[in-house]
Amino acid sequence: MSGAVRISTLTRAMTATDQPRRRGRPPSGGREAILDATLALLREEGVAKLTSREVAARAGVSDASVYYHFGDREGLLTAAFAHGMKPLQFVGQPGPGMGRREVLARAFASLERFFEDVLPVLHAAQADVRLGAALAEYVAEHDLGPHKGVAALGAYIRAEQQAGRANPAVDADAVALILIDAAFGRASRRLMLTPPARRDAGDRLPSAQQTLELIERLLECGGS
Amino acid sequence: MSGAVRISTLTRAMTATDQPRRRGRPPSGGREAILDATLALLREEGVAKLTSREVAARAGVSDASVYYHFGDREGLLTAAFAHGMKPLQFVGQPGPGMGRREVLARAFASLERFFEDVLPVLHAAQADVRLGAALAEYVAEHDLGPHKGVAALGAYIRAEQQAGRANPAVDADAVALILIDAAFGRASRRLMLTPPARRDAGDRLPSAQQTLELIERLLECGGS
DNA sequence: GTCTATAGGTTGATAGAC
DNA sequence: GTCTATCAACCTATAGAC
Repeated sequence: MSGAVRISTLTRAMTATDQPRRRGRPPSGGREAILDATLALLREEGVAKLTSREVAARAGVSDASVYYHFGDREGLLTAAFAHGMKPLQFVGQPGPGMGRREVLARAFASLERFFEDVLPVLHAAQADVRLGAALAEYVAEHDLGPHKGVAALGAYIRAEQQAGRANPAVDADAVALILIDAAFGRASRRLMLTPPARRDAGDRLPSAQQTLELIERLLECGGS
Repeated sequence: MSGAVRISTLTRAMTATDQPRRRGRPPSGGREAILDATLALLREEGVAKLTSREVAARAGVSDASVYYHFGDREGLLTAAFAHGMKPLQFVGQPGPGMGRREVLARAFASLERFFEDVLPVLHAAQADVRLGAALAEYVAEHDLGPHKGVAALGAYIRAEQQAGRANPAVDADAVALILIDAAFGRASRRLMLTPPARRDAGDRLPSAQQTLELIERLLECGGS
């Protein structure tokens, strides 16, 4: 549902860390500590417990420091959004000899993990329409929406089609979106619907493997 | 289809209000008004703005009334959860002569609408781990999770398979879950990532139609 | 940049009359 | 059941010293 994709489709393995080389004096760490504390609180306690005091205590600073750095609560939250929305990183680049099944499985795992990371931030923004609008604006502004994820995965699938390894009749982007939404759904259920201790092994949902199986079937069907 | 599959089973899939038939005198409407106001505020402003005063003002009662009925804020929220999780209603039952494509399209539309209704409530609960746990517990307790939805849609698909109209090799429940997650994803994006006014028509995601097209292809492939 | 101290406002919750 | 009045707690934000 968001995350710039740096899948660099097949070619180069990622080596550059791309630190945007800070210009001015190096930070003393207070600001970073506050942002980290904010995200930790968001993930562990929820946005309701996110007060300047709690954040400050967790970051080991005074709460006045929070206002010095971010002006007000909304400033803190929006800064935390930016800080928490790390670009989606796919675990391991698809090597030339790696099978499609494994590529898709890794992509799926990466997506699921990514969403579990980012969802608490998205949820926090939903607590206030103002914040929600700010986050949506930020996502659009920085092009962090799912478009790029769909495009990257879709490109991979299109390459498979052009290589004659996948049915060329299916809409590659649509397949990509199905995969992304499946991962998003799994992450959402995990975060929102996991009760304190209820493991009725009886009524389990289809697994990620079963979902990937379907995707695979979709691509194979009529192809080869 | 070996007995028209009653998708209406899905009707009470993810929710159930289970009004326990009030015993005493009928309520004067205050309680209901408070719950409606709570849900309206949750959807329009977010949980951050949900104070006893705001709720009371909107419901046209005093804020002491809120505490009289629900004890405390958490009581109000949990009551609102139950009140807001109306049973999923599929628009139109699948008539005997209705094509599969239309059945699935209607189911998809119903799911999307249902999620748009319920998501604000789910999001509100995520603002506080305590509330989140309470909601998850409630969902589990009343068996409102996606299991039943998957089961109902899966049953429909299995009937199609047994009637020889769908590839019997695909996992019916897994297909059902893909459909549900696609609807969930669309609803989530709509609610969370819709910026105030940004309509780059250039980078649109695949449509629901395209997704349904894939599902259809998945079922047809190798079948019939 | 970071602290202490505090002003000023809002909120959850209760008391008690009707 | 619903109201008015009120309190204690908490929170955002600022002032000013270091």
